[in-house]
Amino acid sequence: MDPQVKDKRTAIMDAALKLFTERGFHGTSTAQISKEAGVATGTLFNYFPTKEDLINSLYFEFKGRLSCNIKVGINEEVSLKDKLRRLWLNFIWWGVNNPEEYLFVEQFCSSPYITKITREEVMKEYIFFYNLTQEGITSGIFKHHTPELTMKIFFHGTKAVGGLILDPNVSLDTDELIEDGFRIIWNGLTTE
Amino acid sequence: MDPQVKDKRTAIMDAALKLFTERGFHGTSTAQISKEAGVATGTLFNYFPTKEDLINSLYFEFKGRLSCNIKVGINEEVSLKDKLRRLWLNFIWWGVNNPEEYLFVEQFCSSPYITKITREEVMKEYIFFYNLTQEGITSGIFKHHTPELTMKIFFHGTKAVGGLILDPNVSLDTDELIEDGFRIIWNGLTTE
DNA sequence: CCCAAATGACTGATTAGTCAATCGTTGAAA
DNA sequence: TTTCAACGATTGACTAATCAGTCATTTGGG
Repeated sequence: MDPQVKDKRTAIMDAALKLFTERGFHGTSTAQISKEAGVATGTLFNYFPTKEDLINSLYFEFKGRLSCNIKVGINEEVSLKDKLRRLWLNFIWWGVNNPEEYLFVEQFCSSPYITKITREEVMKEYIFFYNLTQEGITSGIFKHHTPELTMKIFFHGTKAVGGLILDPNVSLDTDELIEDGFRIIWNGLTTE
Repeated sequence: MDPQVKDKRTAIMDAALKLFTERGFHGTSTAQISKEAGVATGTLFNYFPTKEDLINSLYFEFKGRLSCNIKVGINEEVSLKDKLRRLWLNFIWWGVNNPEEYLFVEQFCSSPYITKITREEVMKEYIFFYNLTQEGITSGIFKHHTPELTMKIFFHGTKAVGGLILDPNVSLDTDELIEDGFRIIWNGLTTE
């Protein structure tokens, strides 16, 4: 009920997310996390046996949320372009509204920790989008590039736009950036 | 002469580069760097007063090399498209041929260390390209987007292609990837 | 012989993780 | 209603290992 008396496990995860994205995994000590969460050092290890377990728990938590959210409403669209626009919007808005969680997932993916868990767990999330891309290629909407290149360009496009929106040194209209960005990538992938 | 008897300062920087990109700044101890470089722990501190100095020295070294290399041959081209293609090629090939240095610069840019040195030092490097982008916009070659968005999309395009080339799980023709990638981005930024 | 370069044992601080002691809630007995 | 035993949740002082950085000593080329 009272947000102050929230679950300690949640408090630890919130504190860890904040500090990890701020200072990195190695740059954040378990003592700092405990202090930020307002619990004793021992409490952290009741919920997460090791620091690495904490990191992995955070990853699966946020990765799960991200996976759900980027698919919202896609099946309601009929054309491939609308489906991909929905994916584009979902992905960017997720990053903009949850910058710490988004940053954490990115940080985790390019860290040694990823090698310790099944990489397939991560990959199978993208199959959904891989199929979408391939649909565009075989149906002739996309130019005849490999799905890998098409996917990479698309996702790096979302990163480019998301990065601009979150950059405090840049103040441009958010909706316009998102729409312009999509048009650029879509045109690039389709027009000859 | 003999590569074994190379300058100790260089040996330390090489070792640090390797370990930093492998395990991150905090994840690498000065003792590990010294051992990898084949010198005593004290020697490292003869050349670099602190660990942070070592990191900053590495950054300025590689950033300088990168800045020089991506501009090679651009002024010899006449059309904007050829200049940008040259930039595209230079940037991707630098990343592919010097993955550790490239990764290090990226890692450094998105770390707290960057705040401790003049950020302008980094920014002024991009003015060159910013002007190139603006030239394309004012001359009507590029669509009327902000230079910021145009730049971001372009550089994220190079990252997308570079990432695919370096990904050991993907084996696609390098030259084709680079050319296809450029065509996608160029078409996206120019066609209506 | 000399002196800058190199060394590695050393220091105080900090790390991840432990564990015996304490806290606070609960349910049943008086 | 009051009391208290019981037990899981929480605590923080503690440890062994590791950290960045020091410095008296050794080394080796001119």
